[in-house]
Amino acid sequence: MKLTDGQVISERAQHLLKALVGRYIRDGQPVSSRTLARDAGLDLSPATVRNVMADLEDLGLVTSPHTSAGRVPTLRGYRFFVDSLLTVDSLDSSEVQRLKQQLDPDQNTHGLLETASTLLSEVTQLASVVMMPRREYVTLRQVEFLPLSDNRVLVILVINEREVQNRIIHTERAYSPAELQQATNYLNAAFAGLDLHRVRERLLREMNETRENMNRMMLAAVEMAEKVFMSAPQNDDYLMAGQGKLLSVAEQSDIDTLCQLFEAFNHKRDILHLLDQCLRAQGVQIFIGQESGYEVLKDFSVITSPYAVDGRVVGVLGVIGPTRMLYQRVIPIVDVTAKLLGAALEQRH
Amino acid sequence: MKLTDGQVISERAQHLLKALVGRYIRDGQPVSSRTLARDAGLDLSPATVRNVMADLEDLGLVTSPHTSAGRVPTLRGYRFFVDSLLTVDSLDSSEVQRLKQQLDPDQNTHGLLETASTLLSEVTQLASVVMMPRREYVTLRQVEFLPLSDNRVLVILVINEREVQNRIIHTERAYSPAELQQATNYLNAAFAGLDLHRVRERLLREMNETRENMNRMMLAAVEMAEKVFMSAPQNDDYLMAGQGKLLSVAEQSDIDTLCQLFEAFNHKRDILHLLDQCLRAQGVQIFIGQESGYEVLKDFSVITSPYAVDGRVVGVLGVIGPTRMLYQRVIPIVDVTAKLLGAALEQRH
DNA sequence: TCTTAGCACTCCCCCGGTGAGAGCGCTAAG
DNA sequence: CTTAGCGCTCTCACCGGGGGAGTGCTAAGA
Repeated sequence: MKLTDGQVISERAQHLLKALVGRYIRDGQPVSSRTLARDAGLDLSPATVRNVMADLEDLGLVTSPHTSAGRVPTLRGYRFFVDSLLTVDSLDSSEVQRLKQQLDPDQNTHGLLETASTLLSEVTQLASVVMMPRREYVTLRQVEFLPLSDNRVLVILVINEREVQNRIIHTERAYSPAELQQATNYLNAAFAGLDLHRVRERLLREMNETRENMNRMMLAAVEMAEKVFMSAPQNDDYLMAGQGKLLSVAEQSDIDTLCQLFEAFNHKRDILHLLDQCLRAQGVQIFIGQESGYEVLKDFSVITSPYAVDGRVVGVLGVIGPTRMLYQRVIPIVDVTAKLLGAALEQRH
Repeated sequence: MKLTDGQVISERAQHLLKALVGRYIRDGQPVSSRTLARDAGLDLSPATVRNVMADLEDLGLVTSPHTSAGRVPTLRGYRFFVDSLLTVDSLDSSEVQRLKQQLDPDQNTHGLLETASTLLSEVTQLASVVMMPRREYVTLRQVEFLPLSDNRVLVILVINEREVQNRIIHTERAYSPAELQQATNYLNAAFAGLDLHRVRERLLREMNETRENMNRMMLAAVEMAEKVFMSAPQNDDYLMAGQGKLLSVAEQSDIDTLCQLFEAFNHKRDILHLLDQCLRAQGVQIFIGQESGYEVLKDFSVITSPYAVDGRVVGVLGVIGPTRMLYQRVIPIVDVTAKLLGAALEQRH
């Protein structure tokens, strides 16, 4: 077995490293050679273990906080652990069933994502994030206009077969219900089934030709639809759950670290950026400590997985927890949840 | 000036208590007689202040953590402070304007509540809660059915003039678009403008008479509408923002207290119960420490205000923060935000 | 009678020292 | 190559003392 830089690492050393990481994840304290010797089940003396540890330390896989303390995995140690040593427990099928059951596809998207998020944080006992799904191809299914007072119109759009969105637009003059009905009929007849881009194009063209007043409003409606679905706000958002879980594992000292992290959760920007990157990757991604590149996540690990509908990745979900988390358990949970969420979204086509 | 139990408290003692609470809120440390003498601007010697403090301690308004420490307000001290001593700064009108501007009434309810929540936590630098508004009188404005695959129908309801809700219902058999259109037309013609209860009654009656199959579905739709708007889920929920703010003020030791609080935020039950109580009260309510009756809120204060639409209270919002919060600032903010939120919701009639 | 200076007392907190214990590295023998 | 033994280092918990902040009390002054 080789490390990334070509260094070799013996079978036994790997076994010990695995035991060490496991143990450290369990109790969060430096692991002594004695406990490790007992733990590993290799029938070695502490002295031998110490020798191996010295080697691992040279390779940069473990360190000791001070001369007479046990060893602690380094970032690199964790990395090697998850890359080469980890044996992920595949999830109990009853557990999968339970998750699947909870992710009832017959609720609106927001609710579905919310349950996914709470489930994820409940099951992993970590903080969870679920990105809103992007909707790259938006086809209009139905439009509805409802007049309100003061030149305002409530626009209801049904898109992508079952997503409903509504917003209020201001118009230059008051439209009568009959006019609105006419616009509705026209739009539904002419454009249902088309994607929004095309709808817009055609509307613009027609407006230039006929200069019809009414079309202004329809255009406004379509523009609004575009704004809602295509541009920034679309997957510029995510849900979170179980932030409090991070508190319970936090050591005394790093409350200010945690405080910064919570701020980051509020501002959303950094977190979103990270999630965005994961959109491009496929399968579970693991960021350990500063690997994510964000200062606030220095002492945390992030495990993400994209979720897909009809084979197309539409979003990302994941968990955030301390570096010493139960990777072998969390990884399959994130993986399965992503798949189940994708499936639930898919079922609704 | 009398206390609740009839004890009198001199003008000077009040002034000193006010100064003490103010000072303690500022720096969170026991206030010594010397600093208080300087702070109060009464030109008294520390010794005199000490005498007064002894009296206040007898009255249970202050304590000292140990013999040679300064004084700290007790729960009762805080209570007296907010009841009788507090002079609330009325909010700067430009600040009010800024809040008003942010609470754009032309977004959906959820978005409006969300901005209210973030605003509240931003401005107060505390955690904020905003309860979902209850909708006691639900009038149907428009119904729309859209067929999906597998005997499922997407139901869109416009109620109360501008609230849009959608859900999927399962039907016993597949309905054709024409049938659904017919149902839509019928429902809209017959029931638009009626409240849901009446709609339901009439539908039931008709169904008994005609045994018409179609009505089954309509009834299901109305039932779903009732479920969405009338029963448990309706104001069984709230939004939060700025939980992280609580971290920054937390002293080292009480992270587990905070942890429990975060758990409570997740479970929602206790918090909701508290908010529910505030629905019945009118105007700003203040719970100091254990006054709220919830163990998890022992070390926190809660300031709430109901918000009303057309003179009818529909929800509650508020903030949660450390007992030593800037009451004179937070109280008017909560008050104004509640009024502005109510106004914003009102504008949309 | 109220205020205040003075004084003794209490308690916290910081500091340095100390001793026990954990755990390592090294060495030398098996 | 493994391991027992040994010395070494570092942490941590404990202890005792000194400084300091701030109080309560008392007695004198306004």
